[in-house]
Amino acid sequence: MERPARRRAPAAISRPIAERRGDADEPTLGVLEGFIGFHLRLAQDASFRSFAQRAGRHDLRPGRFAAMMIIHDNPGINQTALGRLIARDKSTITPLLQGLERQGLVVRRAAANDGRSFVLTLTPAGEATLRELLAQAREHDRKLDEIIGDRKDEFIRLLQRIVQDIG
Amino acid sequence: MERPARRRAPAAISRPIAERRGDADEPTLGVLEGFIGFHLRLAQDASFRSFAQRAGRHDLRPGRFAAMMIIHDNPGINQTALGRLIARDKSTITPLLQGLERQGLVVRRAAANDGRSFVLTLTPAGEATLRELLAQAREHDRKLDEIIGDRKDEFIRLLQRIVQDIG
DNA sequence: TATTGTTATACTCTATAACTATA
DNA sequence: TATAGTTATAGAGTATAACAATA
Repeated sequence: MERPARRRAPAAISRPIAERRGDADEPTLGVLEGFIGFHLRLAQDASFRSFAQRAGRHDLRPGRFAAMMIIHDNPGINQTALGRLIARDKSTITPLLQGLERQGLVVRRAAANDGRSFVLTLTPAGEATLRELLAQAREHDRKLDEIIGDRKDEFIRLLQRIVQDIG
Repeated sequence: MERPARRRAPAAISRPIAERRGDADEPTLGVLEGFIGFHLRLAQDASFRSFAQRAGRHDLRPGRFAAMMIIHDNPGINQTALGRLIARDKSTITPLLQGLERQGLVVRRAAANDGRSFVLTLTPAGEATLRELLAQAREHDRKLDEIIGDRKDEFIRLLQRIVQDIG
């Protein structure tokens, strides 16, 4: 018996899965399966969605939360430095802070020593909101901790190394 | 001598770094430092940027590349199944494929057995382009491999577990 | 009734460039 | 000249909902 003729895929990439498993089978990720970058993307996407869902009720998005957290930890920080910490351009920071200020969570005061920059602090309402958000974020990250298990430190170190070395 | 009075941060979160290290110091990530989700976000962002920069010359974006890769590995797949594999809604797939089709990289034929769906395949030009893109992607991922080292399999397994379990 | 794909629409996130004010 | 911040603008990427065609 002769197998039906099929188009051959270029050997340089990989043979189509259909040749090996039959057309009706589950689709496959193929080569992508071995790509760190691909899995990194999917994992971040899944984590983000889970976080956003939990946070939806509190108008919490990762960017807002991270900004508030950093202002809390670095009272008096300016916008450019904040942007550097979360790897975003200053033009991205402006509307983010405008939103937080409009909601009364953040105050921007003119810096005493530099007429160009603003000094950022959380208002008492901002601190209170941050406490709630942090509780949510901790729940989220506790779930990630459970998934990662006892290799958390190493896992984070690898992620940091990606940030530093991928440039 | 009396230390200057400072606003106390709520004990429930953490003390401002400025209290511990002085206002002039480098800003800190504080609590975020221990959050897997935060580092996941930064790492994916850095990886994405590096990939996009390398790819810019070839009009390669992660989404386009992943779609072509999957069509290559699963010739005859339809749009909905493709969307499932990369975790995107079908309405997101439509314009993506229209772009690839307009460039002559992908063909959509009516499915023989189902009048609703399209059968996706790469054109010869698409296969050729994919080969180039794959070379780029491999370089990118080789860099990630170097960074991650001999724990690659475990690292990918953890990322996959996040996707599966975070829900 | 359920599913495939398209369209209309809208929203979030982001950056570049040009600008003002200050250093 | 360089830096902090704003604004105008534009572009990727994404989803929801309503729809037509088909199963």
